[in-house]
Amino acid sequence: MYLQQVLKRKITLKHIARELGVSISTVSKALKNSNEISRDTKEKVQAFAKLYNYKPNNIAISLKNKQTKNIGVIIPNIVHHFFTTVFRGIENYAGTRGYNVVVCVSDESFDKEVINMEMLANGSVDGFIMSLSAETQARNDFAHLKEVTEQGIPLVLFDRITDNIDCDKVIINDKQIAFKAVSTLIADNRKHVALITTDTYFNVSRFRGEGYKEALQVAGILYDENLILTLPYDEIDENVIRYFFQNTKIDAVLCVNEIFAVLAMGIAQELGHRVPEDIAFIGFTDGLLSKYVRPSLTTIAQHGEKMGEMAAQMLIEKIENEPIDERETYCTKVIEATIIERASTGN
Amino acid sequence: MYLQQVLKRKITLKHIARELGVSISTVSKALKNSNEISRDTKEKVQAFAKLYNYKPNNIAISLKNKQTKNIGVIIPNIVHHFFTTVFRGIENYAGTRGYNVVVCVSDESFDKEVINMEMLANGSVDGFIMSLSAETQARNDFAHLKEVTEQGIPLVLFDRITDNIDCDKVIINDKQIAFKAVSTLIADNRKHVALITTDTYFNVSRFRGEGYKEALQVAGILYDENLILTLPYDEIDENVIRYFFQNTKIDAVLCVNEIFAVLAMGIAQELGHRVPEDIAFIGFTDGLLSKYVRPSLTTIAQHGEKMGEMAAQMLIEKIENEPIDERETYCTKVIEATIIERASTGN
DNA sequence: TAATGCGTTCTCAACGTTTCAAATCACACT
DNA sequence: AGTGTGATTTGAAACGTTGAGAACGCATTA
Repeated sequence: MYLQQVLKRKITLKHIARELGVSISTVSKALKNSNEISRDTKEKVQAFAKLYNYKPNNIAISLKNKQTKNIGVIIPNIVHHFFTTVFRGIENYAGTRGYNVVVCVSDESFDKEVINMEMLANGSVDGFIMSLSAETQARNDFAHLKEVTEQGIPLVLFDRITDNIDCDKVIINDKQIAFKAVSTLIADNRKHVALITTDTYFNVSRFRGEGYKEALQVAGILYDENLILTLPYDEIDENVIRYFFQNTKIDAVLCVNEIFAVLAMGIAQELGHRVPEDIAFIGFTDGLLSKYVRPSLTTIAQHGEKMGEMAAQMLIEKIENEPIDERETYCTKVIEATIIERASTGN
Repeated sequence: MYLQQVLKRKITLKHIARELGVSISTVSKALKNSNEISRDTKEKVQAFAKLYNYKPNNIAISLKNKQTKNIGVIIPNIVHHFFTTVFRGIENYAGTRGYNVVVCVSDESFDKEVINMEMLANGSVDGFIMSLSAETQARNDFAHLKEVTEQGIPLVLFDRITDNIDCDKVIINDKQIAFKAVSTLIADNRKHVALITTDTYFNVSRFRGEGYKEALQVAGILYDENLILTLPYDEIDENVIRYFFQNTKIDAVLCVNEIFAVLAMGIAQELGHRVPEDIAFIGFTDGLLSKYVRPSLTTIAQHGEKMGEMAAQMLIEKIENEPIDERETYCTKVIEATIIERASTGN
């Protein structure tokens, strides 16, 4: 038998109204259970709507209400454990508040960030959550953010933030936790604590570096530039790391991310150092790597999911509680990072 | 000086029209450079629009055109390397075609999958790309997918697919590549190749298992149930793995994901086995783990990014080339997985 | 009888855009 | 002056929804 494929095209208020011989607004109100409408009519309309599986058109509602129930998220990279967990937090919280999440990836590029932002700023989303691309931070150009906030569109920055824009922010206590990590290493009787970091235009790297220095200072250990290794963000040359370990006396390392940590730990082991007996390692980001590498890596958990939730909550707050029109007030929330002790430290 | 914060509220065609004393449609046409409009007027309008940074309202355009330029992506989990790479492929390709991506995470839950889908199906997106949640696969209930396709909304399934729904699909050649991997192991003179897998309601696991079996068969090796270890998808008990290695003669292992592989490899090493001399390991998913673990893990790259691109391309194709109204035709694309040889195999 | 009130329904405008069809205008040609 | 032509501009409807206000029928009240 030849089965005609029936396309159940979306049904609208108008269809229902026509079919039932009532006006559109009657249908609209009946479906909202308005008590302007008689019981009879309501039942009739609701039954019909259910039968034909009526669902209101979100776009039309958005146009009418001037709000989309969409949140725009712009992050530098999605294939990255930290961002991914933050995203999960955002998506999760947003869902409970009835918001959808539109994600754009800037790919660490300034231009893409700007394009994505403009694309979404024209009515597609009610607000933004973002973390700055590397290039944006290097350039120090935030005109696109300024433009958005000036239009009254709420913005929440997280992790990679800037002081140049007035908006809500969520960060972790990078400096403090680095301080704590290094202090712990020193307390374990490590004398030569190295730092493996990235170029400092990431302000997070800078803060972590400050924590590192301060811990040395407090412990009365002289800061030694030779104990600092700065690596590019991508394209890492293992030989640089090898050279570093071969020519420097090191008994502990703090790394600003888990890749650096795992890589460095592997190389140190190859060179015959025992972990943690000879060298201890602490990384940032509690991802799969830290957990499954052998020995497992002591790491600083940034609680990305919590960060994402926090950011989403702050954003929705701003979206829904319209401008109290006085001078807008912004705040910066600090998520407390924690150290997860595993096998790469201790003594 | 007290600086009044000026909210540059979005400007519309109506504002421009009123300001310039022309009609709305004139403004609309002038901005589109229509040649119905005089050069004078066009210049005037365009200059004004530029000055006040006019940007058309996407929502209004969506309502008018009945298309949102949004793609809905529903995946089981975002904190997962494979899905993350697929997403990157989607986002990337979609961007080049002027589409935005709305992501929902089903969290392996059937209900969430349904809710997300319904939420987006009411006009928020022009089509869906999705990978089924574990629960959906276990239940074998696809009513929500059916409903969407019956409404004429294009759908592309990837990786975790089902035969019960007619739509475009993108998968990898799971069976073949597993066959190839195991054959390679056998060619390296491995006699006792184990398989570490998940419950088979993931059809991908099933296919991989079939490839495994077939390779044994072709090599004339008897299938031995004792060489199969089935682990739950989460909450893995390391002792189960330890027991497995202690009580079974094994000289090679194929794992259906990289976590299983890394975990198993670590435990095997602890038990005194050398990798790859005594036992070789091959995993699925070319993520950070495989790359950075020591010894680095030979793995099957699923080319998620390519898969995502493919899926996005197929979807946009369907979205833009309206129903040719004959019987709709669907296809299934197969992305070729490849084996990335690293240090955990060889002889 | 006329006024008031209530319950119910309808009309209309609005959100911001596009586009078809119609109107207006300037100008040239009979 | 009348007609035709082409260039330019405008009006109105439409997309699907909401909500304020008008209108209707009917019953109660003054």
